[in-house]
Amino acid sequence: MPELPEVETTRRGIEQTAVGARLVNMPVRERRLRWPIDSALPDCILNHTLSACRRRGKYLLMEFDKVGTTIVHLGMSGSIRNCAPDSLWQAHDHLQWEFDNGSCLRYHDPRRFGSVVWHPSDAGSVLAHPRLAELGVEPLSDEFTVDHLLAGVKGKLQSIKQTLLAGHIVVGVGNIYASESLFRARIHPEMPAGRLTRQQANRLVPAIVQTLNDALDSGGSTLRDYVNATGEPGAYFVLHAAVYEKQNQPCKRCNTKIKRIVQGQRATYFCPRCQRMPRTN
DNA sequence: CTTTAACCCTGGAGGC
DNA sequence: TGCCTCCAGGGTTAAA
Repeated sequence: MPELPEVETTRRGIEQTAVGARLVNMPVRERRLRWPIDSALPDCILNHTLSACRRRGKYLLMEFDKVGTTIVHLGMSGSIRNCAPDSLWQAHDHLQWEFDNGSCLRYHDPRRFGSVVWHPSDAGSVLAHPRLAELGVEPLSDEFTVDHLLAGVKGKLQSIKQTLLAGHIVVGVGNIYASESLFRARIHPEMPAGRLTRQQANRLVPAIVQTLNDALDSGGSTLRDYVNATGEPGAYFVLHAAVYEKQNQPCKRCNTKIKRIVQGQRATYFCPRCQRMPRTN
């Protein structure tokens, strides 16, 4: 569910509702996430002000004045919603942050692949944290250029799809976006990344940027209040998907049947006619 | 160094 | 109805 646009929408929601407010309570009902939540975390940040909520890739960085940053990941099934502090706890609601302005953020994650990790400011820059240090550039920043992409894929034998997914060159290209972006750029997902031509890179960079921006825009219109949402989020992008989960359906460009393959235990969707394999000369 | 695959966990869908 | 298998948008880790 949470890909970069959902994470960014969540970040904006937190920014609007809780940044500038002081944390007054932080009940944790389930510590067993991807990594166990530090039982000392609430005491570290209680009575401190949430000074900023930033995003790095799919990580949310909640900065508490002076003391440090909680690094939050939503995993595969996580979400953060605004709710009344005393509202009924549903199954898989694991913790909440309660602020002195009355806002309350509740973390919900059925699969518990997400994480809430504490990084005290005396441990140095949060960007040097092992989880963040190896991440590629932000796709919606001016660091994401054709030259950066070409330098990153140089010599790589791994497929372009798995290379994008790995996040070491550019972050935020999840499994859906990888298929959608490669379709837009008309690049075969199994093509070795190192064989990407400049012409293909010239198509791929804007394809990724546009795919993410489209999702963010539709998220902005239908999920403007993602953090406040009571309904079911997450389906908005799939509605616009050209290839994702469209196997055996006609390609919208050429009517050829969309194919589903598996790469690195993840599904990939593509049009075998629009997205040709490179010549193997 | 690179790449692969097992694994963390729950829930929903579909077959029988 | 139940029971089984497979699948899921992410990321880490050990092993080859």
